[in-house]
Amino acid sequence: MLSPAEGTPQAPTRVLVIDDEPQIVRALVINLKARRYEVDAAHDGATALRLAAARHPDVIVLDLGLPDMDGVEVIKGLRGWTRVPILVLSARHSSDEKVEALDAGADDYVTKPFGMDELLARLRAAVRRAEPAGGGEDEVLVETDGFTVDLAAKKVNRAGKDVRLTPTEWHLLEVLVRNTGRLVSQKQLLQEVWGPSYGTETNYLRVYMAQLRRKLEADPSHPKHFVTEPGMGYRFER
Amino acid sequence: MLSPAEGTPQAPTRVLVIDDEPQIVRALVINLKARRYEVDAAHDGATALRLAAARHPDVIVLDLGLPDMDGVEVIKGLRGWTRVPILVLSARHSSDEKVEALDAGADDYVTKPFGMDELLARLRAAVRRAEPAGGGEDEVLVETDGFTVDLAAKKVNRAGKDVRLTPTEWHLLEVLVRNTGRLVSQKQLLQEVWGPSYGTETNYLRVYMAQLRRKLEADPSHPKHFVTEPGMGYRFER
DNA sequence: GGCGCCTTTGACGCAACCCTGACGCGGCGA
DNA sequence: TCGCCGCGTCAGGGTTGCGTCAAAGGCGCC
Repeated sequence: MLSPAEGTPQAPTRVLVIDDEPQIVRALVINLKARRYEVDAAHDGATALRLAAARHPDVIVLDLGLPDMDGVEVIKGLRGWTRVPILVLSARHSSDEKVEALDAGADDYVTKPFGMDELLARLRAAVRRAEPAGGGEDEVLVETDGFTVDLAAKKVNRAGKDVRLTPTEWHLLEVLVRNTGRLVSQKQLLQEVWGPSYGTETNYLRVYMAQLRRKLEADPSHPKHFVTEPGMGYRFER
Repeated sequence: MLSPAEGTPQAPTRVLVIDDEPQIVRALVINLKARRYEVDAAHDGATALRLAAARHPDVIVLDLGLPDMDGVEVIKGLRGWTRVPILVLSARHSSDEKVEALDAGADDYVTKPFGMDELLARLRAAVRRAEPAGGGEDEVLVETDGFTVDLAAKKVNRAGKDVRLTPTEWHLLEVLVRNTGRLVSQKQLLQEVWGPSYGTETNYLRVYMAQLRRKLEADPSHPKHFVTEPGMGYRFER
C-alpha cells in the first residue's frame, strides 16, 4: 500500500512530526512526503501544541524527548481537546515509560532506533482506524415536489407518510433514482433488477413502472417523474 | 436513577486471547481476569474466528504462530466483518512480518518476549480508542412510546419494569436500534448477530423478531416499532 | 445427574408478491 | 385508412415469504 488513501479520491493525510533531532525529522519528512502525506514539523512541545491546533493533523508522530517540556505533558495537552492518533517515538525502552505514555493517551509506542517500514505501517494502522466507521453510508436524500426517496434508509415518503414498496419496486426505483435525469435503457433496467440473463422481458418493466407511478405520481396516467422514452427506456426526473 | 451521560455502569471488557502456547495463554488469562476483564481463549485460528463471531469481544490478542492457519489470514478473516481492535503477538522481529500484519488490519504488534505491563497498557490504549467518539454525542438512550432502550447499560425498560432479554434477543435489538429508521437487510442482521457465515437462515429472524415483538410491542400482531419489509429486511421505528 | 433456559429446527396457514396473459389505446408507416 | 408495434392497465394463479406454534437439542447451573 503506497498511498495513504485508497478508493475514492481523498484529501491527503496530514501528519505532524514532533522531534528535536533534525536528522530524524528530515528522514521522516522525506519518507512521508514521498508517500503523498502532507507534513508539518515542530521541534518543541509548545510549537507542537500550537501547530496541532492550527493545522488539525490526521495523525501525530511525537518524540518524547523534547527540550522544553515532558512528552507526556504534550500528550495530555493534546488529549484535552482531540482524539487524533498519537504515535510516540522514544529512545527509552523502559516499560514504565511506555505504560505512562500509553495511559496518557498515546496510541502507539515505537522505540528508537526504528525501522522506517514498520513506523509507516503503524502510522497507516493508526490513520485507518481513525477513519469513520460507516462505509460512506451518508444519508442520500432525493426530493421531488411530490415525494422523497432516502436511498440509505430505503424509505420513500409521500405527503408525510411512508410508502410501502415491494423489493422489486424498490430495486427498480433505486436504479432509476441513481441515474436521475439520465435515460436508462430497458435492457439495463432488466439486467440490474432481474439479473444478467434478462433483457427482453419489457412487459415486466411496464407492469412495475405502472406500480411505481400509481404509488408515487400525483397523476399516474400523466407521469411527471417516471418518463417513458418509447423504444429506448425510462428516465427519472426530479 | 443514574444519568446515562455519566456514571452508567459499564459492561466488562471482553478479550479474546488466541495463542497455541498454554503457558502464555495462562499468564494472559490470569492477568486479565485479575483486572476484571472477561476472557475467552482459543488455541487455533478456526476456533478463534468462531469465538469472535459468537462472543463479539471488545479486543483480540492474537499470536501469529498458530498450528492450523496463518495469523495474517485470521486477521483478514476478522476484518471482513468487524473493526474490533486486534493486538498481534509474535516471536518474529522481522520488519516485513510486522508490516504485513499491520496492513492486513492489525492495530498493534508486540514481539515476544513481552512485558506484561506494556502489553496491558497497549491493550488499554486499543480499547480506549475504540470507544465511541462523542462524550455525550452518541445517543445511548432510545425512547419510544412503549419502551426505552439503554444501549450503554444494555437494558430495556417497559412500563417502569426491566424487560428480560436473552443474549440473542438483545443483540438483534441492538443492531436494529443502532440503525433506527433505516432498513437493515436480513443478511446484515444474520451476519451481525449470528456471525459472518450466516446469511440465509431467515427463519432465525422470524423466530426472534416474534420474541422481541411479544416482549416489547403493545400489540405484537400489529407491530409499530419492529417493521417487516417483506423480502428485504426489518426496520426499527421510534 | 437432573433441571431449566436458550437456541435451533420443523410444520402449517396465510398473506403478499411476482409472473403471465388478455385487452385497449395511440402513434407510425405502408 | 388499415395494420402493426409498443405501451399502459387489469385480474388471476402459482409461488414465495412471513408469522406462529411446538418440540427437540445444547449448555450451564444447581
